[in-house]
Amino acid sequence: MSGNLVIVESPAKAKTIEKFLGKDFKVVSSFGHIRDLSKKNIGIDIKNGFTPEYIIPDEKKKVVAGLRKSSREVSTIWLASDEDREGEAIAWHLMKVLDLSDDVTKRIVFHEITKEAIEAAINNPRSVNMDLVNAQQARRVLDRLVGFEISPILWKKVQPALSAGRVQSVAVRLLVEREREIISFLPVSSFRIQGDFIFRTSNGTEGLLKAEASQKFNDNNDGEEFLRLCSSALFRVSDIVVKPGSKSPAPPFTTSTLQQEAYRKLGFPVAQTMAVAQKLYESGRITYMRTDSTNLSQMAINTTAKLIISEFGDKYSRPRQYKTRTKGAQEAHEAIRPTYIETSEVGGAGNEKRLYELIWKRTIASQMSNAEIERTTITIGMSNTSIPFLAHGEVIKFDGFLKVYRESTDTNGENGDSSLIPPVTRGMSLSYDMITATEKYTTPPPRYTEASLVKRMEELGIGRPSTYAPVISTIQNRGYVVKENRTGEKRRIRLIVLKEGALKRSEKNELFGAEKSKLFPKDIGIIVNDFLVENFKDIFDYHFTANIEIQFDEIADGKLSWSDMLEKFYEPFHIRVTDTLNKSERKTAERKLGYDQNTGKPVYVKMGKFGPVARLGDVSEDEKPKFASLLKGQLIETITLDEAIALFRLPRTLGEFENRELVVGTGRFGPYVRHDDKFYSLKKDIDDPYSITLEKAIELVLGKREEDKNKVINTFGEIVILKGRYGPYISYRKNNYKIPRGADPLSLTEEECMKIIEKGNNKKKS
DNA sequence: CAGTGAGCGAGCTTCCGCTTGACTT
Repeated sequence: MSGNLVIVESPAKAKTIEKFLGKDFKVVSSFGHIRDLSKKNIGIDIKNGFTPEYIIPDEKKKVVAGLRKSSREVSTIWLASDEDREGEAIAWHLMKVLDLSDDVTKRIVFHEITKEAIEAAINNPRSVNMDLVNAQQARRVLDRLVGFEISPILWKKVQPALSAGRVQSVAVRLLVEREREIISFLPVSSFRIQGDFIFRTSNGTEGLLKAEASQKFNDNNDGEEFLRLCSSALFRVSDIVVKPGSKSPAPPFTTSTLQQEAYRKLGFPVAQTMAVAQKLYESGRITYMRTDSTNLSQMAINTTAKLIISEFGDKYSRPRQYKTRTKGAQEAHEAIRPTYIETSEVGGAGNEKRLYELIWKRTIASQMSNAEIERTTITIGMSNTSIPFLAHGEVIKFDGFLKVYRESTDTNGENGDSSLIPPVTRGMSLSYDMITATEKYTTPPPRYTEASLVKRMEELGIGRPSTYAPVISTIQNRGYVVKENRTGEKRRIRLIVLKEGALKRSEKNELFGAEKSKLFPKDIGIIVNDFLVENFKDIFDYHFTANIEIQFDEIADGKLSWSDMLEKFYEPFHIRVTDTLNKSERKTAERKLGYDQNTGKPVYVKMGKFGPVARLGDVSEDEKPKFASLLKGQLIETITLDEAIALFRLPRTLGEFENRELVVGTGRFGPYVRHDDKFYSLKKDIDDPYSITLEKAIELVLGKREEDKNKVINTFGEIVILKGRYGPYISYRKNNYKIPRGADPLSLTEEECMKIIEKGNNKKKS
């Protein structure tokens, strides 16, 4: 028998590699891992040295059957899974499952998909590294032990179907702790002094120089006093300092930095970034999108340099290789870059074009020269105080990489990038046009976005490129956190303006605390987090992963036995598990807020069976206590007595309309008006259920009726054909049915509708 | 879809990492 079979992890990779290798090589893919721990009995024989019980998941059976068949047809099998812990384990599982002997099996690795790299790999085969495989098994088993022993505690002590894990629980913890920092943050205000100064050059041209006092003032009296000094001071340019500086480009994209920039520049949620990148990868446009490496292949560096020189000139080219600094990086792949750097644009959907352009620019910029800049600081001295005004300016002397790409930051800086330096000279005297003291409040630390959370996780070494997006989804799906917008609140800020020698005080409104697409912890996330940190402090510590990674590395180096390592971890861990199960009470986070003045009854909030609720009255009394769900955005931790009491004012009857009651309440989908058994949602941010009037409610009912009229395309008794968000559909006895493509909703007959309905019902059953 | 909060109990839920479809909306 002759012939060669190469097995890689990804089918797109298989296709590319097949082109580089000759006819004697068939290249196939394992689609990632082919085996996993059984879900029965935790999938580990704990008493027998943590022996894993591996099974082939149903969705992988077809893949494995195909691989088995192919492997029987050749004489040599090349295991070309990635060069990292997981890849080594995949290679080992393949040997086991396909029953491959050592003498027909060769393990090869390459970090880049180039002909040279692959040929070099083929010429340097090795055997499977069992130490590395064992490090992976330790990782896998530990994650299973943590996840499958702790999650059931949550089902018992908190709520069913919850989950805990080494990675997801720390992600939630980051959000909960940040939220608490924000809750306890006390804004402090100070007065910032900004001045507009007029200068006149020797040839008579006038201009404006904006500057800020080098000191802030704690209260308005101090600020006012300073402005009085300003009103009688002589101003003079006392110093001009010019400092050269340079800016270097950011390294090429990794998964994490791509997610961050795609969020900041294109507004993509991390899952969308990965879906679009996957498309680009599959169509051969970019290299692999799940990577922690900033490395570029030599070929990519060379062709990029060529392109930069021909496009922008020699001065702009500066080839460089970036070191990956990320904790725990395994660098099995290249950085994310265009496959063909010469291609600056691709076809396809708009999002693909935009993401590709981002990747292209970032890659090009990473190989370009630094930008040379000049930072100028102008000091304006005052004759009657030592506190100067300062003006900063930045001039780009050579744009370098900035010609194509500028990295965004999470904070929308208000200090504009570059400002022209006015032509002032040292010693020049100035007069003020206007000087303003403005009250500024300090701001709490920012809430996380999906992308900034990924960044933080990467810094802590928690999670891998392939799991960032899924973890972000999991913590939202479990209800631990929610991504949403918040309208801010208004506050008054004070101003003092000096103009033409006169001081004028005033106030104005400022919006603060508005959030867009930020992650907020929900009550259940807070409760679970507190429970986990209380009972498993060391495991959900931010540094737990980093610490065990050191041990995994020792296993990989053959210095530590993986079962010994697990033994050491498991013994105290399991004792904690049983203790926690035996000891702790159910966790409901109940808080007594005080008493309702009208009824004299106590008011509580807690996590109920169906979510956070407020309770009025004690359970033991003759009367049943009243319950009311908390509103969106309210937390058990922060709700006040007054807010909780307000919840019991709903539902309330507004009056009658068309001889039926109009009731306003709040339900699962927010505030609503009920009339004649029909529900009408209150308009967001316009009406609120506590203050809405009968007139406004009637308006809402009539408005909705009008809207619904426009939605109806046709009706046959109970069958109604409607216009919906996803196109026309049939509504029949409270069920909706999709109209098949091609059918004209206007000309559908009653029989045709019935057919669609029956078909839909059959589908549901099966 | 707009409610629910008595209590019991069977049977289910769950992890992290590696990879893509096959689904429906």
